[in-house]
Amino acid sequence: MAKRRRVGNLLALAVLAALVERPRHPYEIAAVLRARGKDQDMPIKWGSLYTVVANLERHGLVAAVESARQGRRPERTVYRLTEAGHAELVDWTRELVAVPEREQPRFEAGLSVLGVLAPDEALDLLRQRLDRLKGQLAAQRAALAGHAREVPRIFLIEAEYDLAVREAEATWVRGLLDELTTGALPGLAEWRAWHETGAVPPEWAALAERGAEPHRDPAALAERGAEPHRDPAALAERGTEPH
Amino acid sequence: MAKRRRVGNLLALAVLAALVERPRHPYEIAAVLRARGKDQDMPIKWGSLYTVVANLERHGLVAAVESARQGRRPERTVYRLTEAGHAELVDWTRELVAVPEREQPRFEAGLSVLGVLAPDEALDLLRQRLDRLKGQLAAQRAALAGHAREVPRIFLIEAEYDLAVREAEATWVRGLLDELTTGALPGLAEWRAWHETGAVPPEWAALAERGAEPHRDPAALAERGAEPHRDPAALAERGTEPH
DNA sequence: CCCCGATTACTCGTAGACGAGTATACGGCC
DNA sequence: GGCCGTATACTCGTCTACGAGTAATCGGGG
Repeated sequence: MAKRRRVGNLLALAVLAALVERPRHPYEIAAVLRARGKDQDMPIKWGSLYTVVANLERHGLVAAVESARQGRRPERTVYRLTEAGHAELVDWTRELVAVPEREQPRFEAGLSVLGVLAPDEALDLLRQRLDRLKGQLAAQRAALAGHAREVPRIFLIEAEYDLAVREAEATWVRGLLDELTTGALPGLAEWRAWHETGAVPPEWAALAERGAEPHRDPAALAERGAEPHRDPAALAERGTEPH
Repeated sequence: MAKRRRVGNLLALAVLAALVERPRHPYEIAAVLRARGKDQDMPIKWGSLYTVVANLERHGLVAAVESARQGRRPERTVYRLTEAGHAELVDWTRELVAVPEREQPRFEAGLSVLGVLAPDEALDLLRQRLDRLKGQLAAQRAALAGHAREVPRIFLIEAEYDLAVREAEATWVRGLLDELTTGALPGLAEWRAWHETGAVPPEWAALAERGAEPHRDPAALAERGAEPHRDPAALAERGTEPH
């Protein structure tokens, strides 16, 4: 699922959406995007914008309407959405809405290498995250309430979604903090011992080598320990999916 | 905040983490990543891997240990983590954990252009999403339970996080579905009317033009309507942040 | 003992992302 | 009416991402 699009950039989606109402030239598209707050999530990258528009044109999803200069400004090319472009926009939207995609949030990447930090530091950093999260959530809630007075809720659903998800994150972090402070989390003792003594706990030694040395190579075995690693190994991560 | 890293790719983080335990050559790094299930989130891209390793070397974060050929395989270069590389790994992890970053989930992008679809279709697609989400969640829960029998929970936190967030998403989607089916969502009637008649509801006309035509250009005004847009305008989106 | 498919280990070329730079025009102020 | 700051509207070149290809080696079957 999720066939790759001729133009796969999400900026392209925004561009297509901006052209539904009427033809525009690239700079105006950027202006509209900015006015609609799109630039908050993805600050507008000029290079990308023009590349994306050019690619959309190459694939027949938009077409140049006119290339007029008024005053004696640099030439502006106005683009309109083609039939195919509209179809692509609709189809893409359908897919984005209907098919949940595994993504890789940056925080998740951070969690997966959390083991390189000492448990106490991890605790401290998670507290910081929670604090910042609270602040952001308050600001977002306020902004949302403000907008809700101006426009119908239907215009605000992505913001509401974002808020809901981030609230869940905050809740989860709070839970993890609890388990870390009370010491209830299984494996915590070993993690701490390991960072204090520098020795990999025997229970974990086997886990760390998973997938290494597919063709058991004597040279590699010999070379091991040549560089004395003064730091405990990263916590191993493993897949979430079966098979 | 979130200064850009010398090597900003998350794959680089995985590479650094894989080198903490001991030096490895790129292909072995890939093997370890695969064994740890990293390839589920981000299928391993060979080109990127070698580029990333080369960049890490260029910036002094990893260093070649030896470049031996055994048997007469193509030459393998073994890399180790440098002092600087370890520092970068730790610092980067700190940042990823402590600083919540605004991201742009693909679903959110989809929601922001949901208006291009008719409300009834949107409803149907959201139901599909919820179904798929339920299936994925069940599979993930099962996999997690399976793993929990083999390794301590501390190795599973990213998976638990992912699960929590996706559960929140499912809940939110369920809520939205409710509001759409009962018709409780403000703006729904206009949205429906607009897709049925093709006419932009008067309450929304002004909103759609936000940010357009900064220098009120007579040519642009004239050109409007030249292309009769047979499709209702996209729902406008606006920022989540104040200021 | 030789062949064949799988595995190992990369290389290279292209397409895309992006930032810094450029050049013009408008409007307000003295 | 001339000057300056800001907004307009891009262009260009570099750096990055990535997939398709390549080539060697290993192990097992006939």
